[in-house]
Amino acid sequence: MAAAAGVSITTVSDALNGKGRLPDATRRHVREVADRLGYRPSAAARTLRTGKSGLIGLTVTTYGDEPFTFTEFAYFAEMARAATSAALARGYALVILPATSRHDVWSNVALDGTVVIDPSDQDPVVSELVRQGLPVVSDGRPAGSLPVTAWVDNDHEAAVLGILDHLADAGARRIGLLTGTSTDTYTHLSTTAYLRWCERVGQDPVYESYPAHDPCAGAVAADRLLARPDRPDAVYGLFDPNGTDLLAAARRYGMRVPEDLLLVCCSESTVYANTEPPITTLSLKPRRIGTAVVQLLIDAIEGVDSDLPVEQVIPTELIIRTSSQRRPPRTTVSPPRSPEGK
Amino acid sequence: MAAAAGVSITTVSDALNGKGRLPDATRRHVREVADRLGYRPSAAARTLRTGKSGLIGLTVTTYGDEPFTFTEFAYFAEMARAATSAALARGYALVILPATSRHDVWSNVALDGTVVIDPSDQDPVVSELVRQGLPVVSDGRPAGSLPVTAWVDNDHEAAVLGILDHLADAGARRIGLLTGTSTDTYTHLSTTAYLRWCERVGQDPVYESYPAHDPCAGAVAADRLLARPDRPDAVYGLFDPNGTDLLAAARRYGMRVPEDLLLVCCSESTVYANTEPPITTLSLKPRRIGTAVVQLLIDAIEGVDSDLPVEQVIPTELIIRTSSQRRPPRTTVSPPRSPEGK
DNA sequence: CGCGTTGACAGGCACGTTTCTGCAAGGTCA
DNA sequence: TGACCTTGCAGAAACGTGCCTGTCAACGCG
Repeated sequence: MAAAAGVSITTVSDALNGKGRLPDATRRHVREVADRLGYRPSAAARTLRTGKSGLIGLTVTTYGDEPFTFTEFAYFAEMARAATSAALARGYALVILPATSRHDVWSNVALDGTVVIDPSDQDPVVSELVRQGLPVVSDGRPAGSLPVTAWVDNDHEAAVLGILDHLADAGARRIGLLTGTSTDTYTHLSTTAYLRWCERVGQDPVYESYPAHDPCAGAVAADRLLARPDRPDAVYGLFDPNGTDLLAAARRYGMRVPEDLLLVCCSESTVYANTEPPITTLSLKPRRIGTAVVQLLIDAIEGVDSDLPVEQVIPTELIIRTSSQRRPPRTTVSPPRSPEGK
Repeated sequence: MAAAAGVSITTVSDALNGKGRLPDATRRHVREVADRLGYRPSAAARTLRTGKSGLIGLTVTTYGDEPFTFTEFAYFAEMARAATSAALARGYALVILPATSRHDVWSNVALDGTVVIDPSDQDPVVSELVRQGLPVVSDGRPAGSLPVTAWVDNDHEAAVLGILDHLADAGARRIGLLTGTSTDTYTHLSTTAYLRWCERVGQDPVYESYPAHDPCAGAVAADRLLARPDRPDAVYGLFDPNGTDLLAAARRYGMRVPEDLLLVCCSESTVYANTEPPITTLSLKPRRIGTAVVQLLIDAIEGVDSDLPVEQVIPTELIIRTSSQRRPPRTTVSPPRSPEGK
């Protein structure tokens, strides 16, 4: 390449990177020759020399040998989408790396930093990364004393309390919860918030748990919840498919929604705008989380003394639809789906 | 590191990579010291030396400035999940790279090969990659004469014809199509297959198109389709949300499903197992496609003279539910969701 | 005319591997 | 006892950048 342009390697490097003091004529000449030859500087060599690869790890939890769980599809897809976009805008690319990934793969890719989704307490991957001096930003408040560089999360407790109040306002007497058996922070915080709310208002807790990563178990758990002797007249489901699951269970027991059963579930899916009836959902705003996580990470990588807090709480959004309102605004003809959630 | 173990650089390399002729004692010693120091060989240096990075690009189309479109969520998520898993099993990691990505990002990451999803005709990114001598495997039959190394696709024509026959068998007299305005291969092949089928059986085509990347347009198009004077008595929707969209539209016009309207849509979502009524869906088997694409790509990277064909057609699966059967198997109490689609 | 200054490049080292070659010590065998 | 092979390792050359230093000519200036 240098030979083809009749200049030295230094001149090529300077010309392409806009450094050094070269006349514009030389710069143009070098770039022209580079274009003609289809020359691309070696990313590996650049990484070796500069110590920066422009790559960010996106660590997802695994269930079985597959990355990320089925129920988190929509959330993860949106979050990853926003994260990819945000990273790209700043010149970085994302590498998907499952948490239980083989050691050789992890050490075989040069990362500038990593985003971890819902790290478990004392996550060995995170400790290893931190020990290497890499910045780590987590989606979800890190459990225990995990030494992450920064984190972003929703205020899950406030969200659950808000939903329970909303349901109580709509006339619910006994609110049930469909929750998970796993010990991640989201499930844990949401469930304890529910239990505390029950204690405060003097209601006996009515809840069923199931392994959230099993796509079939949700329907069974929804059925169990409505089959109980102390059947609730309102239910909040923590996971994405709970809406359709609970709706189907309600139909099986002849319960009308929202007349006999008020329904809310946590979901990023737009299908709930068009179900019969439309279901009120809680959005965790994965787009904002994905963007925020990446911004914090890149700031840390580039040593920007960001004036943003290293702990960011993203507000949730309750999208109120017919299923949680005792007097639905329109019962006859509803207009085509309104443009919500972008 | 070499100094710490009291041996030469060569010995360290050989010991860690299992090469050279070293006694087991030396190997163990070197590995022990490496563990103690937390030493990790530099991925950048290895890549520079060997020319292999262990990274595979996953190119997704973009709409606006966000990677992959909303309607393809479930398909993409499943496909990416399987691809990630398959790549990892062979020691590779995936890098998400949107097609319209900035040039500097593309050239800044050392890829061993790339998976492209639905490349457009004369895709500049693909041409560039092929020119660099990188293997490129596409998900979706490449349009035009795109010089990909291999490709994997469904037989979309056969799938559409199968669905139309299925609907006709169920008693449909006039089958409508909900399709897209974009020019990608999937939309194009499916639509022409529909038109050819109509011609063959002597039915006037009844279809509506909409920009599939717009999450709101689908509901409007579904409404348009059922508002036509030549209203169809069965509809196939090409995109994931069409099922709920069409169901909602049918309710607005007082049509019962499946009595007045038979419904099928192409989707990977399990929500259609629990809608009222459950909707027949066509699965494109993204898991199998994602796995196949990665296997073919890694075979090409590693120079394996694979005896697999470089063109693979993955069969689709029609999951028949109530919405496309004139006599639904059970109309009263249905059991909790059956475990389908894994 | 000598001297400092500036522009325009070339030389060369370092990044951390992998790998080829080299080389000494020790053993085998005629 | 030398020729020859095996074992166990060390030396050194790349890989392609980025960057620091060096060189040489031109130029302004007192």
